[in-house]
Amino acid sequence: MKLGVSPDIFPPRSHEAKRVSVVDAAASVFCRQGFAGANIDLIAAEAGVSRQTVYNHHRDKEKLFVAVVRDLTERCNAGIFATIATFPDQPGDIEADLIGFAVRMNRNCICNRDGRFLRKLIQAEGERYPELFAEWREQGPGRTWSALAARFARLAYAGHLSIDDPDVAARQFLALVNAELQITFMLGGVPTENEVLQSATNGVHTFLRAFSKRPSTASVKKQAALASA
Amino acid sequence: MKLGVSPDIFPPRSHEAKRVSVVDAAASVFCRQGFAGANIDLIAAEAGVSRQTVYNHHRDKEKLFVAVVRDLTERCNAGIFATIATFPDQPGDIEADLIGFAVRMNRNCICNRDGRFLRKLIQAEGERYPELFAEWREQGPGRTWSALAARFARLAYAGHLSIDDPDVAARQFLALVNAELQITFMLGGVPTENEVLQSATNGVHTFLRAFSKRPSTASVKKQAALASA
DNA sequence: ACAAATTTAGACACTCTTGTCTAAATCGTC
DNA sequence: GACGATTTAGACAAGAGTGTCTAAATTTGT
Repeated sequence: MKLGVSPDIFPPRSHEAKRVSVVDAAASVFCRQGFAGANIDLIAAEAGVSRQTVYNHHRDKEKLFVAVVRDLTERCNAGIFATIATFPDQPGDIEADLIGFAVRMNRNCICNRDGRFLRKLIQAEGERYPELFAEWREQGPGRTWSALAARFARLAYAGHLSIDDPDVAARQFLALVNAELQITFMLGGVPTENEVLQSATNGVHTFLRAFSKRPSTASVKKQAALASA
Repeated sequence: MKLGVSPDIFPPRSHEAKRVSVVDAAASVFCRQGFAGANIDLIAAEAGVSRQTVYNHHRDKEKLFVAVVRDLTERCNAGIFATIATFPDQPGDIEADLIGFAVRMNRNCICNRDGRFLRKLIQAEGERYPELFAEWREQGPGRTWSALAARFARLAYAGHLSIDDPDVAARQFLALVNAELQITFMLGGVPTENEVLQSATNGVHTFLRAFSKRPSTASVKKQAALASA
């Protein structure tokens, strides 16, 4: 067999494409079997390369693992910030808009392949690579919460919500819209589209019961403070 | 101390005591290293018994693992239901009482040794033992949520809260009071007493903003509509 | 088409782990 | 103190996995 006449196999892939194949396959195997249980032969087989190629690209199992986590972290963060960019700054129907945002967040960042894999690796191996996951913590949740808090602060400032502490509100928003998916996430499952929508709907409903603009001593004081500033 | 002639070592332990030692040590090692990475020699050493004793009590590694999970599940469930029994049915200061309940729940069931270990094992190995963890899901979260929902329903019926769906409210209560501890839990850490209190305080505060008895849902919706207009 | 770089299959040494086995030591109980 | 049950240390076989090495095949760039 000289040319791409390979009967029913995939056509040959470039150097870089193989690197990606290996990291992707490794992510899958590390997630299913854990670091200790992951088998380099299996990773190579799932990536469709020889074992030596795995060792050529990544010196050893540990460096491969680190590459996998960095890769997943980067892609997940990109997805999260792309989704935060769709936050409804000037909502028409604030309830519907926040539900839509929550569903996007779930679908594109938390329930997708990268999100599930990264979460699993953090849970399973987080304690063994403190510096690696500390880095993730700063770049990921840390910045996510800040960015989200800023958006909620803007909504509050524009008079759509009544929020004392935007950072707390941002974390509670995420907790509420995921409240009904926790167990599924814990067991590594993928919630259905309907479950995601249901949880987001219930969560946003409660969030707005707590934070929609309404007369209260706190908000009155805040407005007075803003007015006098 | 009648029999304790052992010079500076712990006194000899009974057959049953060794069984417990082994299961406890196994829980710790399985959590730190994962199932595949766990080493029977290490478990035996941490339990202070010989390796053969481990094999005498539990036929093999897999049966030992199952014994560990069943043990943790049982103890955790006992703790959870004992704590739910302290739910404030006739609250004096409902905010303070719910915060107290949330802190007890966290300290006695979620952050303690058994809770952390069980959570970790579920996350890491849940997919590999579907029937084992399906059992946990029914006996644990399933019954926890029902029991908690019943308590919230009673509070609502007694006029202390305004709740549409007690099941949803129960899940959201747990999500809110844990909102600020998620990342610590994910990385396997133990939040400080202060962090637990802070998260519970913020969570209960928001929960009560959403669910405390107030004029009527209709007027709130009206205000929300006005605010978004 | 040719040269350099990459990939492949396979063999290999080495380490680690599981689970078994044995004989001696220790324990619980009478 | 003596007996049966349990525990212990250690050796052991069998298997699996990592990481290296080599020579041949393939791909890529020019």
